[in-house]
Amino acid sequence: MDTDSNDGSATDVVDGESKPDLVKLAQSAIIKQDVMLSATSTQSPLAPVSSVFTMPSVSLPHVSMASTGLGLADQLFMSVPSVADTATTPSATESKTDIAGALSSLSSQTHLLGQPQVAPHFFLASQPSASASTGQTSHTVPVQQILIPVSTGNGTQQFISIPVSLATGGNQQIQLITTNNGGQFLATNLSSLQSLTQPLGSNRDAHSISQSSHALANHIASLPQLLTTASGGQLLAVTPQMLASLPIATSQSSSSANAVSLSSHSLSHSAVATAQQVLQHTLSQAVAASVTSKLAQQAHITSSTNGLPPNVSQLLPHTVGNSTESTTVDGINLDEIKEFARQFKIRRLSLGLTQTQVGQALSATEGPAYSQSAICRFEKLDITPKSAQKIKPVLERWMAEAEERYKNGVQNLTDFIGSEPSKKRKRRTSFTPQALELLNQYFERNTHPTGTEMTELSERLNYDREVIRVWFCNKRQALKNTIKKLKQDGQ
DNA sequence: ATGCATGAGGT
DNA sequence: CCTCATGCATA
Repeated sequence: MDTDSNDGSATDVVDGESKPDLVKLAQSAIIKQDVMLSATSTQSPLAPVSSVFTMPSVSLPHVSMASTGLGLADQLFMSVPSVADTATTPSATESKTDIAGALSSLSSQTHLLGQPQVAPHFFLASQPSASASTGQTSHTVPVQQILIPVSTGNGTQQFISIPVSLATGGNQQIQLITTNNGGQFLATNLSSLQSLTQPLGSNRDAHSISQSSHALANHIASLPQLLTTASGGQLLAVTPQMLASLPIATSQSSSSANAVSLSSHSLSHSAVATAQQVLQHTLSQAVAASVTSKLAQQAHITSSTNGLPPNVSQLLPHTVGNSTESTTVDGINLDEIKEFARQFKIRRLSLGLTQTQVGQALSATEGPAYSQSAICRFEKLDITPKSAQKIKPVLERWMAEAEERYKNGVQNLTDFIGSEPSKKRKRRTSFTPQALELLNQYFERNTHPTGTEMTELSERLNYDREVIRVWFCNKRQALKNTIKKLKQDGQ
């Protein structure tokens, strides 16, 4: 609170002369060295039609469009149970997304694995004309559907809709994972969407709904896993038929997750195994093909006029971006790493693990360990190609093992040994906004202050000189990242 | 997810 | 002192 320095207005902007250009700075920084990786939408330029379920423009009856303007989800991923859910799991904490409440407000607040984030946008729509959907609903119940925007970008709005009845299976654990434009993953449970149906469409009493949902439990259990490919708006559905054939239906009440993992023992483990693999290789064309039809059966696909599923090949990611001249930096294939990073995230989420958990697990096993931060940065590719390449094999190996154990029903994917506190670290300095302002101003003008200048600054701001020095170091480092991102994005 | 800190290699 | 790769702590 010793804001002794300048009083309010005094924030005197030194602008008069400082007309620093970041651009210039940026350039020099780039030339200097490597380009930082940066993951971002793997947009495929010539993506043919990239429309799975297209819907020119929506006019939802009574649903307020939770228009967030920003990124509509451009990818959709639906998975049945995530490991970390039922009682059996020791660490089923963070990933637990319980948004029943939030969703009901239609403002759809979701959690990004523990942390509040921008929500994906789900809509609830009801079509008075019941008959439409596979005839399952002969009641008077208007068919309600959950609409999930699937793409963004080129003007067209794509949706995938799932009959609510299908989606609301009591406490079935169906998880929806989507990514927004930023590439962030958002997870939510489909079951919680049920709460949405009540207030909205609802001329129906909870009874009949639950009843039908009950009847449909089986179907739910075998709901396909939908995977999206990287390219925006494309949706890939993966449903090993075997999965469907598993007697998951028998699951009593809560643990469908168990049902799956358990069945790996008693029943065809190969089935589960396969499912897993498929998951890993989201690009398996064959599967995709067989699935599309399935999808059509189970989830009614809405489309304003023309509607049908385009040809699967179009949905496949790699068929598309040929133009993607593999970006290579320092002899490192960025695209490959980029792709791996993306897949890694998906796989991690599929196992229901958080970055933290992976980090801990990693430190338990042999070989290099990486922290949550590292994993986060890797997934975001907020690191240099060099380090990415270094980390990749580690994560790759670990993930393979984790998935292996998962298949075998092992829950302890993340057992780890506590580590010693080690040396005490200096407490993180927290700069005052004023200080930051000055520092930033200075930085814009000169990223490399001389020793004297730093001393001066430190005295003026009353911070340790070392702290100031480090600040500049970090600032430079950070700047590089941003620059690289921009460079790569725009590429 | 990020900001500041640390430590290893380099000049 | 710098850059880099990372991690701890935190917003």
